[in-house]
Amino acid sequence: MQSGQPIGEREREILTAIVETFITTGEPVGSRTLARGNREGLSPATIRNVMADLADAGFLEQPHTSAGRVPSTEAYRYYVEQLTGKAHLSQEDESIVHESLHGISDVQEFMERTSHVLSLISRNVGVAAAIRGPKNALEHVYFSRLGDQKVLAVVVTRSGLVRDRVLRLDLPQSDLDGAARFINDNFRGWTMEAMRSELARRLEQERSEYDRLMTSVEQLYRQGALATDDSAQVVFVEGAANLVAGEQDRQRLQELLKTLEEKQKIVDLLGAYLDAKQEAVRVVIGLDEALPSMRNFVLIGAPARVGGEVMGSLAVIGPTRIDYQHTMNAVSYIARLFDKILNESE
Amino acid sequence: MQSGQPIGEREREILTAIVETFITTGEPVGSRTLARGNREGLSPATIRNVMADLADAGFLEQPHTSAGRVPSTEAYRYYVEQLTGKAHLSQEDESIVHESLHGISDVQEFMERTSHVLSLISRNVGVAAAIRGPKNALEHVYFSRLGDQKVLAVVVTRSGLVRDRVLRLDLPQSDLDGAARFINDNFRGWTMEAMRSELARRLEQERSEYDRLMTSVEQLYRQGALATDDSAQVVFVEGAANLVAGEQDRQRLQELLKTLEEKQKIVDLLGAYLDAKQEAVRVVIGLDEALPSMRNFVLIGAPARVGGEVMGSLAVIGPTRIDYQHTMNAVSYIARLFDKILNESE
DNA sequence: ATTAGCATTCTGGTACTGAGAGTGCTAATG
DNA sequence: CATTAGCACTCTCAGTACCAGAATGCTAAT
Repeated sequence: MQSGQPIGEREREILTAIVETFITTGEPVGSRTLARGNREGLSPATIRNVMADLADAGFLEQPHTSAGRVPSTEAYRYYVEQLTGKAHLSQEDESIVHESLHGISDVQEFMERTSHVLSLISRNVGVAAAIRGPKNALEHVYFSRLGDQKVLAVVVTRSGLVRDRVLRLDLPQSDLDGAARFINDNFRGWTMEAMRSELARRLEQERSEYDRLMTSVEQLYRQGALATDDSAQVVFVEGAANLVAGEQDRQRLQELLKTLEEKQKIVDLLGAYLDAKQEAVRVVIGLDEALPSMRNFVLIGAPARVGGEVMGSLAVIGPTRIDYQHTMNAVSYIARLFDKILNESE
Repeated sequence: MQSGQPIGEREREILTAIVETFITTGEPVGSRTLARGNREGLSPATIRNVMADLADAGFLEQPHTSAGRVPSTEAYRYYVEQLTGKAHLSQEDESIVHESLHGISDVQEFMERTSHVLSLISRNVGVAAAIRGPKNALEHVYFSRLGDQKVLAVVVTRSGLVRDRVLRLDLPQSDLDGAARFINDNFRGWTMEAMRSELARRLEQERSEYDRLMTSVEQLYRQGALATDDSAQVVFVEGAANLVAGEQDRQRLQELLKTLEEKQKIVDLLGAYLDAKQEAVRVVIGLDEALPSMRNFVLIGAPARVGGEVMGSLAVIGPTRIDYQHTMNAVSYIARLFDKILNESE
């Protein structure tokens, strides 16, 4: 169970070989097949011995006595760790990416296409989310009377994300304009969070005085015109259909798809595992801690930055039996591209 | 193959019974099972005769010689036609609906939740789309300078739908304000279509004269600030996971899911089969004409109106083996609710 | 016009078998 | 002493055979 001493060179090589052939074939791998593909002619018997050791160390599992071995979660972790960060994206993949993403300057649009591109080139589930949380800086707000009792509130953040809502509220346009001007003048550049709390403070303070302006502002505030809830998070999940081929158990497949439809859970997942500080691609093996239905699934993701500031996250979700190097390359490539494309126009 | 004379009472009853038991059991239905559930004690033999006739008329199919009969596409059409429009939604379903939709005044939000609710109570795929086409009336536009070379364009239509894009454009805010004022003053209330063509005409006409205002407008127009393409249609598709249980063939399941991910196809589907004129719920049986992957699937949908004006469409997509009455009730109920909820606040 | 009876057809599940692949252990080997 | 050959044993998987069960279609009886 415990890994004990750091495994030696021979073990390392064999473990890697096992993981790789299992990833490509999907079948439990036996000593004979392994011996065949092995450059230094080790006999099956030797390999068997090594495999037994690896099994003891908790890196391999056996579906049943006379089957080959299957890599454990630990094995994948180890495998990924010793992966050289080499290799670029294939020419073909690169052109797919560029074709899809070229000339975009809209974060949201970028995310939408990215999720699609990621699902395409990884043949798994592509995920892309833009942060629209309380940390965003306010650019400005618009309010507009729509009908008799409806007001459209549009909040634009500095990063170019737009959040619009229709509120049930009856205020004349002039009041709305006043309120918008007040907020824009006072709070442009503030984080949504800071803006909200400062606003709340002021409203509290001046609540006794009658003031037409502040009353309008208060009503808008109350109705959630400035809400920063992530209920409407911008998250795109694509390629769920790709899981059909990989998952045998229908019950599990259904749960999986259901989970992917719950956008909030995906947002949480990204939030839990991808932190702003990390530089490069992160591989999380074993998502079942966060999402029970995602046993045997991994997340390969990276933060999406523009000039140092985190704007969201990109990721691929797939079974443990995924092409790690390729997927990592893809994610990292697109993450860099994100910075480049959205930066050049600032 | 051809239906010939309108089938008689006895045939009708038996056909209905076959369709209903097949819908609930999913197994080909045989004469014996049918005879058992039959109130007027008809013997299996008699039923067999009738079934043979129905098969000749093209209403029934036989998977193989010694299996029961399965309803054909024609049979479902006939079945749905003779369905009495009776029956309300169950108490339980009604409360699910109300819980989810109460107090919403935002069309987009309504559509999002509706697709979810429909998928929940139909246990199939729920679809809801808001029209954002060229027919929409313009409410107003905003332009806002974001960075050095970026402009945020927000177009609001009368129905409260918002379309925002970030453009790569370098204009000072004052020019943007001028352009916005120009468009709002001249085109408020026009359809997007009319506005675009009139604008194009004017730009053409005045192209020779140097005019700072019109130059800004032209640039914005060129960059697609006022685009009405339906590439960014607002369509929500939920409950795809529900199909896993129903579809045995994995190959087909995968195609199905893939199709549902292509939102454009879904928009087209709704456009092709749900027209603005129809009053109530429409049931389309056999979607394979439009979408080959949707063989054996049906669409149960209705237009979503507010005070007579069509704002979008609601639908459920599911296998032919679906609970028609129940689903029709649900769709129709929510369509009416849509009108009621969004109307009351106008 | 119905229905009972019956030979016939087809599926689906169970049981059995043998080939194939893999393991673990022991003894031989360089 | 590390490696390997040999071997007995285990387990899966594909193929086959077989039988029960369900339906059918037809003919003859009611």
